[in-house]
Amino acid sequence: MKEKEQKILDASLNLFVDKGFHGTSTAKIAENAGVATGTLFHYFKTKEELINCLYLSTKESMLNEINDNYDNKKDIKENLKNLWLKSVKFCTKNPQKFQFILIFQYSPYITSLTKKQIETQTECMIETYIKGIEKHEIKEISFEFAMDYFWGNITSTVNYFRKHPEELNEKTLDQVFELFWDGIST
Amino acid sequence: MKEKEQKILDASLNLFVDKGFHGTSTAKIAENAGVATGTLFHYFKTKEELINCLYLSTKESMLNEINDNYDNKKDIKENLKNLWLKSVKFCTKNPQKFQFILIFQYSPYITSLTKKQIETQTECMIETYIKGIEKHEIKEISFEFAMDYFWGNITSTVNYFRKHPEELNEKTLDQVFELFWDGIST
DNA sequence: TATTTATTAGATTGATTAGTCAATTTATTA
DNA sequence: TAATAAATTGACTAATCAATCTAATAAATA
Repeated sequence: MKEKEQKILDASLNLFVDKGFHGTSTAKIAENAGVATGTLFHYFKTKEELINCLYLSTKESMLNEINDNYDNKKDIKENLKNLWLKSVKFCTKNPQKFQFILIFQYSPYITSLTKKQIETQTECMIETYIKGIEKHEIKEISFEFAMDYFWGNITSTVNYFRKHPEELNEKTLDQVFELFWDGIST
Repeated sequence: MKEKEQKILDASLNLFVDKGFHGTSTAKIAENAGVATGTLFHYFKTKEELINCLYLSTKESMLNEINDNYDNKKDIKENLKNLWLKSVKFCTKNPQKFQFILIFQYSPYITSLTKKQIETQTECMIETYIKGIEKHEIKEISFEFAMDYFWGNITSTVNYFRKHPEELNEKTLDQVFELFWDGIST
């Protein structure tokens, strides 16, 4: 009955975002999931393993959405804009998942998962980056920095829209993307 | 003997960054500070108060350094570059403080301190922003978004240099600032 | 000097925690 | 159907936690 595993993950996401990792007891997670504590530890050996599993599944759901509808025949700016828009939209539509990724990323006590695994990149992004460099349309920066710049921009953009939801419309999104593009383009 | 208070704050900073808020017990803080637990609770009524005090003192030390040597007679780009450089340098020179500000900012269980208080801005930044808008040198965006864009850029820049310390030199800093400037300037 | 006040100590407390375990139910297979 | 395996339960435990309390000491004041 894998549905219980999913219910545990769902309950965890909401509790971790509201109360933090250590502020959320395994007993509370089990209660919210409608499950006994023993069941929780049947599916996840430790609390830490649960947190890591939740991170991986959350990241996966985000990447799946971002990779969707990618068309490598379009030009570089359009491809990048689509990746950027899909990222912003995923994060604003899934505030809990977005917040969880943030707190996980900066959380000091999740050491078991290698930091490498945390880096979020997709084939589409690598392809767009390489083409952008080849055609001299984006600045000559390393892929690693381009990624940090991209996610840093997504984070601050989404954080801004979270504080000012009335600004979230196509026109503002276009403006903010132009700001990002003006930075990274040659 | 206010030195004990400072020792408690110092020990807290290191432990919180290494082990997280809940991963760090008050007993451990007292031990690392060379102080009894009773002393800790003499200076800080609760653990939460200690965390908030540490955040305020950490933020203050950062803002002091950023505001230093500000010269409003220089032109906008130069002023902004100085603010940007001083921010990046403070964060790379004080990785513990930088990391603490990050984990505090995204921490869900610190609710007592209003979110407004968290926003980091200085007189210099407001002045530079206003002049930039007036002279049409920076794009017509709100101050709030400009701030989010600024700190998002600092964060991704410092995170990048943390992973690639060999890249931390004046030339790269100039390049990365140009990327930031190209985004925000008209 | 005598008295009060601030500081420091650490053992103690009651609550909470992650994780266990033996017992029971449900699903699978032979 | 019978036997085995997997899933589920929740009471339980040993450890750990933030915070308290009493007592002792140092500093300030009169």
